Amino acid sequence: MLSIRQLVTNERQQYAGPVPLTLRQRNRLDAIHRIMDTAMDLFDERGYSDVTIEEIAAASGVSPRTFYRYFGTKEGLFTADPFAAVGVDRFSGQIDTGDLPGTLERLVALIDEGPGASGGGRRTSWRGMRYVMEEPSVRAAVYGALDEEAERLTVLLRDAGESPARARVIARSCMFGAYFGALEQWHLDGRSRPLRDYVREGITALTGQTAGGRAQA
Amino acid sequence: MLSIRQLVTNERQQYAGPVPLTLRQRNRLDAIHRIMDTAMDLFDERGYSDVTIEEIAAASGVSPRTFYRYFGTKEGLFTADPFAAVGVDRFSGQIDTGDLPGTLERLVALIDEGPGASGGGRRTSWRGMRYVMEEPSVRAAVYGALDEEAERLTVLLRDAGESPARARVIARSCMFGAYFGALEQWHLDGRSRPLRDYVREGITALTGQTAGGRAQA
DNA sequence: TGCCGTATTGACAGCATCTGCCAGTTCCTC
DNA sequence: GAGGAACTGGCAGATGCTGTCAATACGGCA
Repeated sequence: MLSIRQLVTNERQQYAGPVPLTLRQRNRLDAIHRIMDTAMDLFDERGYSDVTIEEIAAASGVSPRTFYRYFGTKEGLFTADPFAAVGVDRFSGQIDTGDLPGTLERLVALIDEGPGASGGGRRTSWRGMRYVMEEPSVRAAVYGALDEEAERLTVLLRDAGESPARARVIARSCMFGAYFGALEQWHLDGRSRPLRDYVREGITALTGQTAGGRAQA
Repeated sequence: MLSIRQLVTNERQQYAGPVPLTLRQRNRLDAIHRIMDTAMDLFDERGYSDVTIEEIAAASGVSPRTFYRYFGTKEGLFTADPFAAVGVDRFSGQIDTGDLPGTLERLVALIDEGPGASGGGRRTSWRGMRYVMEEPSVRAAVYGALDEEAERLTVLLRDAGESPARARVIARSCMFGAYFGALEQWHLDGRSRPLRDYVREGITALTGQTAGGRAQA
């Protein structure tokens, strides 16, 4: 069974080329989106913790067992979607150990785009941002997802020549500091200024330099 | 009812001055340490997920209800202790926005000391490190604790003159990157080299400078 | 020392989350 | 169109976690 992340990635890639989904896959993807939308409706209406999975399943027309098969946990509603599936994998060519500010900015920009969403992928995920920020359990789950991405990024940085300790610290600072920290401030400020500005400001805070620099590996 | 963190802080402060604990507080603190030790024994023996709270409680001589009163959750065994209670509160005088590398290093050094453990506080917490690193749910809980500390640190940095975005990114990078990242690499390397070396190496990775500099606010 | 008010604990009931299992159904492939 | 695989739903059950309340142990005071 394809994971939600794989399904979404395939769906997104349809913008760029023909990656056809089977009927089964399309049905499941529809159900997934329906469940997520329904859940957000219920959350907005009565609050996150006062909505049970049983209710979400009933309102979405699936059995509770299916909900768990799809999302694993209640928090999976937030980590299964593109928001957390930042797709660090595509960074390998973007790392320049000689230009850390530039590298960081490019990485975060790529993360922000999501997994291949070049053609205006829907941003349903932003709807759940409120609960990511406000519900500790959801926040913890998202941190777990960021952690996995940071682990992948660590490997890439090591392959690019960084020492293990340096790679680990840079990767975590990128994901939790530059990315999530900027995201949170952006959210707190009412999402008025562009997210990119926050990222850039945060990166310069770390490096003490102005984030210019180009260079492509 | 005093929180575990408050109790431990009081206990630690006995090294510096007379902060007597009542019999009730001592009994509870004993029970807390007994439960934690017993739990680690069981975890080492059969693995984290295969040990139920009921078993921990029975082996520790308390009721399950008491376990929950003490720790809240199973993961609370790891976040209630000094490892996570890093005590960012004492940093206010340590921040120098003109010397970020030095500030970071001092902050992490203070965190590493724990809450007032100047007189050789016990480090029972290191015993649970393995599960912090290996069990996703424990890791997520510790991240939650780090998150709270990062929030406190953000406030301090803002008070010191940093912009909201910069303060947030620096605080998160400090806690998740410089601190936890270094801790993880140190653990992965068998805890041979001093932790401080990893922290210093990671900080220079972020700032691109050698971490020297003094200055006290 | 002995008593009383309060803090703390244990026991019970109950809800929600999450998993294993298996039968029935739908869809893909040949 | 037939066989096989993928998928769903329902059931039972374990575990995590919380509210409640009576019973007990402690601390303060006479």
